[in-house]
Amino acid sequence: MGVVIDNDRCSIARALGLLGERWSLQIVRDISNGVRRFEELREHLGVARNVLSNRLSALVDAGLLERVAYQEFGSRQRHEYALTSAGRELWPVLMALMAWGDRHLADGPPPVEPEHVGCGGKVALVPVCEHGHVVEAGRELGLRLGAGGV
Amino acid sequence: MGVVIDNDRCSIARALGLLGERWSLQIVRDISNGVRRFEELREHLGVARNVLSNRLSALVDAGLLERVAYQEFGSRQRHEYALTSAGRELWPVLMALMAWGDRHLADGPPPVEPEHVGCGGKVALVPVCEHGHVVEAGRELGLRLGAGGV
DNA sequence: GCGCTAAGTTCCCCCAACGAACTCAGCCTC
DNA sequence: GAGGCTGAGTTCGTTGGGGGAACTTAGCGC
Repeated sequence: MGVVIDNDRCSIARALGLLGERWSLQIVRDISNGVRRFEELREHLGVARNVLSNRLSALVDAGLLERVAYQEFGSRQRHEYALTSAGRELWPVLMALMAWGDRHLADGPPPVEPEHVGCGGKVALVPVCEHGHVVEAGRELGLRLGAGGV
Repeated sequence: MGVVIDNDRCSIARALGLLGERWSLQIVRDISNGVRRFEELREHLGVARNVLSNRLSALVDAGLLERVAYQEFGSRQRHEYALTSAGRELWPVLMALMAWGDRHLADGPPPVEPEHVGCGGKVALVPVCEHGHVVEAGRELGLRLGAGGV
């Protein structure tokens, strides 16, 4: 069954090499929600300073975040963190995780929901093929070897 | 800006409490690709036995996997691992991670691609609202407090 | 110069991951 | 029915990363 490839060539494995621990994706989530500064992140996440410092550096090095200077009146110049386009493109991962957590780990109704700004409808991720067909996950979604296949 | 809630009520944080390390999602991926047995998983992932054992137990306890008995001819009865429906429903997370990794971490064309079985078209995740509108991620996708909001 | 603050860095402790070796259960052969 | 084989773990000692707390640094206002 299934299409099995070398693990170290798998994009999921690579992505998890960078994002596969407890904090990175939460940092990305917080930054995309406007929590941008070291102290805010530390407090909101409850993560140790040194760990946060390490994660932020790793994410900057990996090109997901960039340091941006800012200066509040009466304070020295500091910097906060902003998502790069690579970081912003993690939104489907966050959305999928949120939907799954809402469904399987929640102890009540979901605290936040993705919405279609303008029409206000709830948003879900739907698999659609390049010919515009909506793909049914259970039966119609498969894997094939791609151009970089074995 | 953004909608920020208590971190321990966030479904992303909860999901990462369970899945937020290097192996869990790779195990789910492998099992959904037909790599179901302890020794196969260990070899394909290159993970230490005790760690794999811990992960598998945690995932079984969390209801993502179940142990299924099997017996090969001439061998004693053993068991392998199968996804429960909760485990199967992680496919959007895996798909999103794979797409992101293909785009941002790959050193060549993607080794495997999701396809629409039958029509053969490449499949992508598209955010769609409950009224059927395709939502543009950059501008039209927002968050609102849900029923379980603060 | 002094104190304040955000953003780190350093220190030490501890747990979780790691590889290697060992165990265990049932089947087969001899 | 003893001994070997195999898959699926468990145990053990070591190492690396996460955790908290204390310290450092740079610039601002006083």
